[in-house]
Amino acid sequence: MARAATTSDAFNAIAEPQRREILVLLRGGERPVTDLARDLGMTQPQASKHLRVLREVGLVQVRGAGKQRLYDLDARGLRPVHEWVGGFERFWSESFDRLDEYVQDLKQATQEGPHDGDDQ
Amino acid sequence: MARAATTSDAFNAIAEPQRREILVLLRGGERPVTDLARDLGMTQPQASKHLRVLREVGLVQVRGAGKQRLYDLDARGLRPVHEWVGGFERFWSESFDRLDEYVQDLKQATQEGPHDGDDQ
DNA sequence: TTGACACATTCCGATATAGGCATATGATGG
DNA sequence: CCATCATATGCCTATATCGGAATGTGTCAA
Repeated sequence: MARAATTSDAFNAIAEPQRREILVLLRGGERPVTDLARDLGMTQPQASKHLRVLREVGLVQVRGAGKQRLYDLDARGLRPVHEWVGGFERFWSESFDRLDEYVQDLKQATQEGPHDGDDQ
Repeated sequence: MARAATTSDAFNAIAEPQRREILVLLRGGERPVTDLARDLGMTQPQASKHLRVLREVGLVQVRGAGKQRLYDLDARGLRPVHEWVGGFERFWSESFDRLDEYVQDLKQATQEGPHDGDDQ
């Protein structure tokens, strides 16, 4: 099986950097597709596709305005994400104080060899 | 090109539901792979693979403990995610007050037909 | 109706993913 | 050194992307 469909939820939708950029732009107010595409340096079809995904997970809404279609942010779907991630807040604060972790970092790096095999 | 590698950043790493579950479990303290696999009803290789991704983006740390390898949460990488999503907080709060949006919802649903063609 | 403009969709190819299964690697105890 | 337990990796398949190019659909204006 491949990765969960990108259209499945907000978590997947915002995994895409370009979609995040679109959402950020939309904080400035509703905008037509071509505008977004131009501002983000992508083709119009690309923008349309990303917007479709965002619409399918409910992060944007569309409104027809003559020839254009104005996309508007609907951030409510981001709330659950914020809450989920927020559930870890106390843990990353913790990490700040604990030198522990830093020490273990070093110890491990030493154990596992000079140039860590952490990536790949 | 396919989607950005899952290993690229925290956003992608937490797009996977099972990885989110792993992170949640790890809030209870460090744990060996088999434990996690059992608790989440997945195979050991699956767990190892997910843990690898999480490690590559820095969301967990490993520590050898005899035969076992104890995985521990390192939530610092979630902070940027929390901040990014937090940048939309005022927008989902807004949506609460604005009846606007609700009205437009209805208007659109009416324009676009009785059973919305929003999905697919 | 026709043409122009804005946008959506489809088809294509390349890649990376998740899962299952088998197996390699690593450390421990005897 | 060998057997065993805990984990990591490799290989394979099916699928879901993302990007690009071409084309379809819808709306307006003359």
